[in-house]
Amino acid sequence: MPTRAIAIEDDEAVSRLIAQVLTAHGFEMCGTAATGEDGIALAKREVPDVALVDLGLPKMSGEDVIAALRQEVPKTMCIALTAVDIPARVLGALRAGAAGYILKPFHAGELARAVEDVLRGDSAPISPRAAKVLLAELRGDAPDQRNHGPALSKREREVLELLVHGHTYADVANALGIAEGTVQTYVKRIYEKMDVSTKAEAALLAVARGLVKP
Amino acid sequence: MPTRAIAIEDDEAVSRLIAQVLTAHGFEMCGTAATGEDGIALAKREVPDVALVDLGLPKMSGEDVIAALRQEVPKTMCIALTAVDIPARVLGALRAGAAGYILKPFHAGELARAVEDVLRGDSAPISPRAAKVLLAELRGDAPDQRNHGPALSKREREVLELLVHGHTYADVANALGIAEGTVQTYVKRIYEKMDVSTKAEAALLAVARGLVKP
DNA sequence: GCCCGGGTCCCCTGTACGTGGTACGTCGGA
DNA sequence: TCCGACGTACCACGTACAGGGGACCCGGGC
Repeated sequence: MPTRAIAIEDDEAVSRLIAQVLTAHGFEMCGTAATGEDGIALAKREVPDVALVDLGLPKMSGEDVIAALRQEVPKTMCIALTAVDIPARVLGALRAGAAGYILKPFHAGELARAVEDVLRGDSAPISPRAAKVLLAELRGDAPDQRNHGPALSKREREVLELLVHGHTYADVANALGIAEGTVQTYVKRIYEKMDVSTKAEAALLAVARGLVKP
Repeated sequence: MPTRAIAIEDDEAVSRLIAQVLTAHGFEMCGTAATGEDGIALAKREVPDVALVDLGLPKMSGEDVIAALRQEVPKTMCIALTAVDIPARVLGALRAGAAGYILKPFHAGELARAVEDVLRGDSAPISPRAAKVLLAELRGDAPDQRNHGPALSKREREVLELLVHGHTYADVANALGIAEGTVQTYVKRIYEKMDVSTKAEAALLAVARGLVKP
């Protein structure tokens, strides 16, 4: 059985292009729709393997369409298509359940490759620009990591990591195989460098700067 | 001034390949290193625009190398290279500050494209398999942030807010117009509800749950 | 009415913590 | 070559903290 696909895209030219590319790559197009409502109805009727969803649809937003598809036909993998890479859009689509996110204009091979990727299931096609948004989100979109006082040494970071997770000086000393007095030395230096004076403050600053994972 | 790059990679064949590809694409290779320590030293000496870092280095882990590079030479963009796509590895590298993540084996064009992408700064090259991990993280971590144990009362949240910002019990008592002993009662209950036993742990959990802003 | 649970208040004790010192070997940069 | 930064190590003091009590008031349900 060939892989079955649908496209939900209001621009007929793009829609035809998608159909062309996919059929050329051995997929079976079992329909296209120009609106979200039609697309959802189409998907429920055909239950395709993959749905290409334009995010710039009239009326219903692409995110809502994807969310609906995930609910109604969970076996259908959704790939978001869009000409813009507004962060909120990207995140919204991915959170809604898109398995991939590709930006227009795309190469013919790129599209076919993306479909194959999501079907194989072990990879997610994400355009580099969308990936940047993802990364920013993952890191808590803190762009000002740099130039915050002197850098901590590797050893100091190790101590800090253990400290902020609630371990006592004795615990840290044990874990690192050093004396408790030595731990105190590190703590003093860490506090100086970070310009704090308690474990709680250090913990806050450490997560804010991404030095430790919460 | 041409774009300057270094490679930190223990496999000499791969290292040479990288150098070949990048020089062919007009980049200037200003050194390669086979170990993390050497790589960091090299980076501090040369301060390149981009560093290709293998995650499978002997001794020092690639994540640590990337983290060190981000700290020591923040202007150098790091791209992680790896043959495996273990989720923890991917996330670790990206959290450590990698601007891109590409899987070996890679096409020549892929590598050059990746370097250009990170330098342009508006996009992040992420291999499809790595992207899948990212997506899972984004969707998997989001749901279980809230509803952890009993909710804190308004008063308890006030105390917590002040506490995690490094204020002492006395400070909190003063700020809220209550006795220090009372503050201790709140702290005890907060610890019970949050299932922690130190200020540092409470601070971590509080930011993780969005109860306080770092 | 009664008690019960949540929020508020306070004290006490032992421990962990923050901070001030001092010291020595090593490694890399000036 | 020497100096500085780092990692290691120790002591001592005063205070903040963690965890154990006991107690009050209020609102709701048996």
